[in-house]
Amino acid sequence: MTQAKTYTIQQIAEQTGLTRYTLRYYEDIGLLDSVTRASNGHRRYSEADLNRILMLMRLRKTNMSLEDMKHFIALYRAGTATATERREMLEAHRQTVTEQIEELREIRRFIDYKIGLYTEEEQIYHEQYEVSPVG
Amino acid sequence: MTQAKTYTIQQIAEQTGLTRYTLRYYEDIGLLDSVTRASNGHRRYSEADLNRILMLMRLRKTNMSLEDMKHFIALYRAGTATATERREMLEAHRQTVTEQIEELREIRRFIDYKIGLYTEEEQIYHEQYEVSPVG
DNA sequence: GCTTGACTTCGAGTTAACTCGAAGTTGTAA
DNA sequence: TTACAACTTCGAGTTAACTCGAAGTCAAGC
Repeated sequence: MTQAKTYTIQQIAEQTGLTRYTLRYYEDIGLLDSVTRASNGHRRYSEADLNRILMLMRLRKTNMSLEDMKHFIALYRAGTATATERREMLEAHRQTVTEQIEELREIRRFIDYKIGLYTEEEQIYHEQYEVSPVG
Repeated sequence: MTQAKTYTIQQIAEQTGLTRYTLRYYEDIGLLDSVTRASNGHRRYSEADLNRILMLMRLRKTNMSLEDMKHFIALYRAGTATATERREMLEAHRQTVTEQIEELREIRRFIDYKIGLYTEEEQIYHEQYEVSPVG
């Protein structure tokens, strides 16, 4: 049996961009299953741990709260969860991501409109009369 | 001179979804120019105020901090800011929005990959061997 | 055998962004 | 003229998500 590759907390911090404080914090609040330890008590992260952390970061970027991430993972991993249920969760989350993308696209359209005001011929007109320069 | 339409704090709260606490807070920290008052001291928001608030909400949705929103607005409105400078700010922000959209699209691609594992023929294979169910 | 550096735990501190409530004022309605 | 609703200010409280440091352990190098 060959040894699987493991990482120190420092290495995980470097690879993920999270601080070691945050990594321990995530473990404390139950977002990570407890990481295995070396004989001296130091954490040794497995490839699976790393993947989990990367997944957490993805969920975080979609504005999911740590609390919701906990629920998500708990449900996702629950022994009772069938493949179908897990798939449904993924599809539900896909939907919220899609909605966020659409929201950002709308905002971008608004920005484009604003930029348009500066590029049109009647630029001076707009600058002079636009009610709210920042609106 | 006809009276321009104004709104009470309650009406603004209803139209924007922000609470009146938040509206006062935004004003306190200088995100809104001080709103004009009725003779009894109550706030009367103008159409321009409403537009500003809607803009603030858009910036907020693009993950801009309140502090950065303050800078953005200050620069944007500065007497020294030329049309060109304001346009450049908008273009810079457009770019960060685009980056966020791209980030979310990548995450969605990852979710699709995960969903794919459940829909492919070899579903059982993946379920059995995938190292990190949540990774 | 001592220093150094990377870790450990645990509790406390910080920051951003609200969120709230007490005490007071004002305008309308009964 | 009194009740009520909708406001006002101001200071304090809350929540989420970290962020930190003190005190201790341990292995490796000098």
